[in-house]
Amino acid sequence: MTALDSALHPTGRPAAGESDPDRRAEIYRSAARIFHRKGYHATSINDIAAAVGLTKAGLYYYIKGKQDLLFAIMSFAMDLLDEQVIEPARQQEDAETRLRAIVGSHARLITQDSSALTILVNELEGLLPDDRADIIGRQRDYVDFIADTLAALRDEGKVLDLDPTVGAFSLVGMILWISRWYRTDGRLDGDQVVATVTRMAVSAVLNRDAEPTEPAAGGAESRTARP
Amino acid sequence: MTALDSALHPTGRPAAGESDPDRRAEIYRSAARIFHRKGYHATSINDIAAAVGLTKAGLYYYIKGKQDLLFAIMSFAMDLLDEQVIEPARQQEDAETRLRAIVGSHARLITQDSSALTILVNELEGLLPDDRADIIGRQRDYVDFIADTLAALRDEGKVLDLDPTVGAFSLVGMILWISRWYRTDGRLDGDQVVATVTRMAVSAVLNRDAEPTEPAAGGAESRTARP
DNA sequence: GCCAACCTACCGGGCGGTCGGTAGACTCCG
DNA sequence: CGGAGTCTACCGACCGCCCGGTAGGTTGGC
Repeated sequence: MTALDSALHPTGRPAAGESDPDRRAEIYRSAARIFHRKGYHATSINDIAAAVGLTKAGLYYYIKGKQDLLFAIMSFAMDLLDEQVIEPARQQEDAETRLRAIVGSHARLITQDSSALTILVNELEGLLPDDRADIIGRQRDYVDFIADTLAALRDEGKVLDLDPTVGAFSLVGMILWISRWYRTDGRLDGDQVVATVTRMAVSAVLNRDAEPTEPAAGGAESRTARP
Repeated sequence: MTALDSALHPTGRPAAGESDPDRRAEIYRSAARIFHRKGYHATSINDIAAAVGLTKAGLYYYIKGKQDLLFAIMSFAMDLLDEQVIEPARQQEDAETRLRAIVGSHARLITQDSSALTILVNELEGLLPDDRADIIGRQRDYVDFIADTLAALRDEGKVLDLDPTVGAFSLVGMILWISRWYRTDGRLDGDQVVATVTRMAVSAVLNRDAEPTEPAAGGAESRTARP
């Protein structure tokens, strides 16, 4: 249980005798934004303090240290991914629907606010070894979840014959990359981007002749470059 | 190698009686590897110096500064992309063949040695504004090149109706992400990964009823067998 | 009076970068 | 052939700066 949990989730307990949770939330949000823009190592504690109108010492009333701050942000992002992407998708029994749910909700999360989600993947090396192991483990679970979905699709004969792990990583790369080029104030609408990326992701793994029609006999055409 | 030479002399000055180019190349290669592993800001000049068996002062005989070193590495990576990916692909008149060439050669480059190519996209904020503008401009050209190829495919009716820019960025994301998960000593073979990613990329944008025909032993494709 | 919510002032340390050297190979001149 | 000069390739010591972090207050609302 991190401070960020209680700070950013108003459903949490009131934290008796603790510091103002609203102020904490503001600090974590600010820090996430600055880490996202400048990178963890290039951001100083002073930068964050100034951004929330405090001195460095004043900021330390709320945080334990720079690395704890980073870990809290990344844990929060991972929680967000769990509850907004993974859990809802788990409800879907049909593998293709599940895949669409994963890609769509993850992409939407990134177009809405990318800072925490992006830090999650870009600043791993800034963590202490134990914390890093924790985050990497959770990320690994996520990729496995996607890979399992692709494996299920393959068993249904709906997916091109590809390694599920490679497929999962590739889709994740496509999604995460959105935060690098998508601008809220740009030419493209967020929903439109989400829809396009989802369509590309699904199209990337689904077999061509697997649409509403019954899948024909296996890959007479699907070349497998097996050495 | 011409690209390496230009990387070694970023200022472009004649450099008549200059320092040993082999030693310089070794330093740049080492620096790229360390920047890749630890990140630019987390890497100290001392780290690099120690890695090549020099003191910090000794290292400064070869480099002008930390930021120049970064820019030199990124310029070299961009040159590599130009001559190994963009130029060969430009020779392909058929849009689909061109797309396959781009994705395949770029992915192959990353599986072979990802350090410089990865720094190119992850450490932009470490550059001076002018240098950053230079690199970003060249990257923008690359994305536009892919987007133009997708637009050409759409005009041929071979591509799903999607925004070429979104398509180009998504494909790039898929390719670049390889460097985050692919390990040379891992379970997967490099050529196999390249083939899978290429297939997914093409499948992501091509219309279902367009036949993917790849000549088995096509010499037109710039496929140089690596030992 | 007490405690949450800050502040000023400071610390040790590591950073990027510089300075003044110098060992050794090589060259030039007498 | 010798010694003086030159140049490459480095090193030890140092500089000023800013970093993350802390000690010890002060203030204002309850």
